[in-house]
Amino acid sequence: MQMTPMIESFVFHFGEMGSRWGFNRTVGQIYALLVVSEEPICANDIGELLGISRGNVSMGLKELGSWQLVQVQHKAGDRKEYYFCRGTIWDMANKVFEERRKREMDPTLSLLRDIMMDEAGNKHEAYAQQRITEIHDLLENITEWTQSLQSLSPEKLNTLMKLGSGVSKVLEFTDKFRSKKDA
Amino acid sequence: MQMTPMIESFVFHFGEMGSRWGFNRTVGQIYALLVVSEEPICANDIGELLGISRGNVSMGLKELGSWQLVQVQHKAGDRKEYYFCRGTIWDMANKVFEERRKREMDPTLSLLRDIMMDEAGNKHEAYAQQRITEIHDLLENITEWTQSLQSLSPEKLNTLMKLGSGVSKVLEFTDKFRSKKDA
DNA sequence: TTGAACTTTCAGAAATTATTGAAACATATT
DNA sequence: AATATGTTTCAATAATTTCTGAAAGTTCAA
Repeated sequence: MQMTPMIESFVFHFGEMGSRWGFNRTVGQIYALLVVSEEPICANDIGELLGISRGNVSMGLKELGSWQLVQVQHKAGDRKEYYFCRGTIWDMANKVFEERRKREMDPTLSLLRDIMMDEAGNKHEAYAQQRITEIHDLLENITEWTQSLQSLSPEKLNTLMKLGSGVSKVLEFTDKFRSKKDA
Repeated sequence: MQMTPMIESFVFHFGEMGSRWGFNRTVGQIYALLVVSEEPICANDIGELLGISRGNVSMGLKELGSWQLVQVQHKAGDRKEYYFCRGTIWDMANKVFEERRKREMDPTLSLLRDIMMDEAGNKHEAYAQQRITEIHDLLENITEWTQSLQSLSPEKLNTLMKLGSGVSKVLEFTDKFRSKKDA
């Protein structure tokens, strides 16, 4: 593995985007590096290629490991651990979604639920509670929906995505079908 | 508007989550405050209620304004500007998605496209380019899809979300319908 | 059991990001 | 034109996050 300008720009960009996507720069860089590398790479080489400290590499790999995005391999007669990124691109996307849900949705949903259980003390609180309930319901819907989408096969998801806003037509059709059956 | 414990916990939580959702603490707090307030609030009061500086309030409101999430109102015989949060909860969710797309997807897609245009210099680069193309295609699909979903009416979106993974059944059905028509 | 080869941890340093508050700016009123 | 009432900007400061590197930990072969 050598850092050509092409690979560098990809890796560094992924590092920069990392913070927007919910992981730090180092994690982003390491992940990007492993994605484009055909060969597993050892922690030392990762640090060298990226110009970061050994400790930082270790922490980054630990995090990626906890997300099950990298795997370790051993080579005969070598005690080093060689890292590579496992799984398809869908796996990665799924992990990113899942992690974000954990950090962005779950704590909020939990708090909103608590607030909804409270007794409103006055008019203002009653209004606030109503708006909070709206937010809660929306977030819960989105969460459940994305979760159910994640359980679909990549093929199904692809079909669905290709459909785009055409899904609207399918829905109308379903509506008609349903009301006919009910009648 | 008074800060009861209920409202405080909501507002402060929204502030904490802000950084995860792509805005800073102050922006999150101001937005949360305005969401649960029936009455428009002036900048001074916002600063006082949240315990933050006047300058910080101004910057937060500016950002929320640029996202078209808050609006200004004037009261007769009063030169202060009163802020309130306009739009439904869907509008907010849409804005959040849009902003995130701009910051998280667009720059990456643009870089990936550039890389895809490059000529691979060797075997490694060819492999890297292939993986990068996979990522690009996935991100582009997701981006286009979420965009088309955003153009649907809240009602349609709700139907779709209620369907959950049941959408899978509808797809199968549509497939059959299509192949019959083609035959 | 020792030591070589490697990994992990974590306190302090560096870098980044958010916040304050005083000065500049804007606008309506007298 | 002077003043009163508001808003915005931005340099300095504070808070937070990330990174380093030396020390501690782990594992294995001899």
